[in-house]
Amino acid sequence: MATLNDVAKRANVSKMTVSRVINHPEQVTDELKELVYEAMRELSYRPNAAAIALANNRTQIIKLLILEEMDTTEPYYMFLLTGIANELDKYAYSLQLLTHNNIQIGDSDGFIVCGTRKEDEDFIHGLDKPTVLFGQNDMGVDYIDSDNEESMARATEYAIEKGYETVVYIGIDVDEPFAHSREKGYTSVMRNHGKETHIYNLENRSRYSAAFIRENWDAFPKNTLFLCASDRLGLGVIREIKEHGGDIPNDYGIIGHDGVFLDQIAYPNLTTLKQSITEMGAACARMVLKKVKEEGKSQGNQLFETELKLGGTTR
Amino acid sequence: MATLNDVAKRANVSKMTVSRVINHPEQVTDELKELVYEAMRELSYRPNAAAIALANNRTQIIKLLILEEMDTTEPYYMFLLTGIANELDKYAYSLQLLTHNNIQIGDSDGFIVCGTRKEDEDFIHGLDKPTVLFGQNDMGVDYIDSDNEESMARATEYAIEKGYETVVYIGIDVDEPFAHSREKGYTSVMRNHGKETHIYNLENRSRYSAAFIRENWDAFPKNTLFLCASDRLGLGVIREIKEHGGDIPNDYGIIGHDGVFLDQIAYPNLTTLKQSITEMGAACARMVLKKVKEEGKSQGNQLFETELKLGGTTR
DNA sequence: ATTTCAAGTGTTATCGGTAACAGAAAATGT
DNA sequence: ACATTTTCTGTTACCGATAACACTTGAAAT
Repeated sequence: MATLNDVAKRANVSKMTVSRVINHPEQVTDELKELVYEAMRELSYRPNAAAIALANNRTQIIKLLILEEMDTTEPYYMFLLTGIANELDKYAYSLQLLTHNNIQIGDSDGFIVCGTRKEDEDFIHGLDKPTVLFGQNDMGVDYIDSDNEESMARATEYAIEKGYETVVYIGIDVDEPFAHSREKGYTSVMRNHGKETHIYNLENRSRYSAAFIRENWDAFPKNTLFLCASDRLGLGVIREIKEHGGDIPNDYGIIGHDGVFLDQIAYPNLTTLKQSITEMGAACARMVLKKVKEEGKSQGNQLFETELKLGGTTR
Repeated sequence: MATLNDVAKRANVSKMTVSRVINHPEQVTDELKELVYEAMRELSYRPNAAAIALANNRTQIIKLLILEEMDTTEPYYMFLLTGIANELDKYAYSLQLLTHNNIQIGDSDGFIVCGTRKEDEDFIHGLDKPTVLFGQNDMGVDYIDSDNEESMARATEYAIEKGYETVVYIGIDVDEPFAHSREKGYTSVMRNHGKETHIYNLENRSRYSAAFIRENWDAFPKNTLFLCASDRLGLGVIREIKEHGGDIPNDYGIIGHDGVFLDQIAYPNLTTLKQSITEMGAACARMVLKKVKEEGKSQGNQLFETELKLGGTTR
């Protein structure tokens, strides 16, 4: 591996000039910059993360904390991780993954945290390094998330547009901002159309949404669409409607949310609001690195649009 | 953060002695060792990974390469990752994640590779650092995997024991060692019992196994168990049997393989062979670190038992 | 023409460890 | 008792980068 020194010799300058080209290019004349860039290219120079870390009193490590129990979650973390990891790579940063049962936090330059619940607030505020949350929150911590409200609003509009007379919302029964936002997206569009809202909140497992449909089957007229706050809930709904011989998508429609994996497992494939998880991961990484560089300065929030991915569960 | 120097001063010895206590304790008298240990405890000393890396010409980074397309795979990578990450953490190592579309490999001390196929052989052998594969292979590279053959053998025994007259094997249609091992586990037990084998290999997607059941529905007598090489295939089988009004688990049984997530999504819950993914991840990490320390010395293979996790799809 | 200053580049010390060598003390041999 | 080894600990240089400071040089100011 070529070092700064190698590049410096090749370009006939000092190490310091090369370092400056990398970190403070405005302090170097264009002429030298060109020489240095060329030398770097020729030697395919890659900075040594350990040396950077040592010199800067940093670690070049970002920790990802996953506070949720993973076997109860959708598998989207993998995509998130990919997004984060690829982005960190570009800046010679690497990742450490911590799960709820392994939080003996060593050293790092910053944190990305996901799966937070209200009760984690103290813990989050106790973190002594720049922190970014993946997931909407009202603890005043910078975050990245899908635009939950807009997303559900769009889906509701779509359902109405497609002529479903009744739109039932099946939410996730947790007192968290993301859940409220999704519900709000549904409610406001229904209200705009002068339609009655039907809201039910369940634990996020397909067996509960299936049970819910079973127990209330008679209450649902034909031409109803079930707007579910997760694909997992959507899956249970599909299953139970099929059990009753209901016609999907003509008499009953289903729209899920997440679009990571389960929507493809469903049959018919679930119409869903697909989140750009990998891009959001990259955004988390960029934000936390920016925050590290700016010594913890708040970066605000960033919302990503979802994509309405059509499957066989809507007309 | 306390440094080696701080510890040294506190214990009234030189940095070098402290370093020796950590890396070559046999070279230091017990008396001094005690002093140093005490100082380390008092200052709650944690070594600086960057400094170690720099001094040893290492990176303290292990790269995880995922060669598979992730949106077509089971979500178990997350568990694997957790296992790897937690283990690496203990030795001040961190992880970098590379996916097929991001293989511009920077520097690292070793590799863990998963999702390899036969055609990746050259690529794997081109890796210039200690490498461990997650997944059985016959390229002569050290690996960790479930004991696929024993696993399927046990499931086959179980099916027969439970009185299913016919046991049909639905495998994954790829020419890879893991697939052959699973099939072999099935075949040998069937042969031992003097039973006829029924083997079909399909692409690993639920829609294909569903289609397969549909097209051959009349060929399957009651009292048949479908032994599937993945839960994903199992899911399709369940779906289609229900579509035909078949009685699960009395007339038809299904056993899947993996036990990560999809088995819980299925209804009824799929009986499956649950892999210890997280422990295997930790084993990968341990093996690659050992290999790094021993300068690439081969470490052999390590097979993990699966657990037969009973669900509602078998008697 | 001389001083003043800013811009651009180089030199030195440093981050926190480790290996190689050096030196002192204790153990062994004669 | 003295030379020789062995055992243990300390000193020095170095890993690859960066910040702080020092030094040129040419342009602007007087």
